Amino acid sequence: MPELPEVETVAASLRRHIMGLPIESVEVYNPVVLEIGTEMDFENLKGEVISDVSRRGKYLILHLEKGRFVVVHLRMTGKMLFSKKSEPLAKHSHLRFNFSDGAELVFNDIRRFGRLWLVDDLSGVSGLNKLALEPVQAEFSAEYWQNQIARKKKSMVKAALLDQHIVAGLGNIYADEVLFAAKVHPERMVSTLTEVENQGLAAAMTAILSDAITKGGTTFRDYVDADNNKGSYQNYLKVFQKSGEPCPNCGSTLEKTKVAGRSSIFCPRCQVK
DNA sequence: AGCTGTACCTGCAGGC
DNA sequence: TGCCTGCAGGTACAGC
Repeated sequence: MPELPEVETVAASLRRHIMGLPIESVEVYNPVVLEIGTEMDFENLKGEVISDVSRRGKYLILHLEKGRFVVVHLRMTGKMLFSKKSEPLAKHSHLRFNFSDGAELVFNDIRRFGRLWLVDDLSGVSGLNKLALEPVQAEFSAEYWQNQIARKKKSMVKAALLDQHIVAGLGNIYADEVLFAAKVHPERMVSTLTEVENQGLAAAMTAILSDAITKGGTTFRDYVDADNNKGSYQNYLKVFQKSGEPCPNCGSTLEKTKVAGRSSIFCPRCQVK
């Protein structure tokens, strides 16, 4: 499940491979993944050059030399797979960029939740245009987090962490890890959080996302980077998907609950309700 | 306006 | 064995 560290890792691997490469052709196999831009608009990218690759929140941004952007959101099972030569098309491949040196970049997504946009301006990408700051940005702070949650008085803290308009980049895996690190129960109402707890949460968001980036993200089931490499942060997870196992801090049995429609794993003793 | 619940989609685990 | 059900989760949106 690609969250900020996974998308950052994909962006880094793509940056190594596709920058400066002219697009020879684009093949669209499943137009349903195109959110903005028609099949023909994407096919007409022939001759364009990808001049940079960046990331904002969980959105991957391919910069075209002439000023347009191809934006990709991998959602749950999306992959961007690079290969130096043309490969037989894998199942669930929805779009392919062929480059003039014979390399290819395939958008593959088992569950077809992932989306692509071809836009002149990033403000045209729904979701991307309303993102909050990311915990890995220099401007992010405990004060920023506190101001953001002041607008979400009736929310549980887990829901706030997952809301990309409050703080950008966290998904279910890292939200659970952040709550455990900050010793805060996922069902706490944000209005009851103390200043110390908010500082702990903000610090944990920055530390955990940064650490996960250096470890190439988390591969729980499907995630791989553009070189088909798995991440390694799954070896460092403390609570995600570990319901019934002992808490790494105190040994109590980790429990599972549902918050904002998402499973949440927590330690009933360490995480204050 | 701000919240909750659901749709989207496929693969897989667990029950019988 | 094989079918059926439920669950996994990021985002948008319907409905309260």
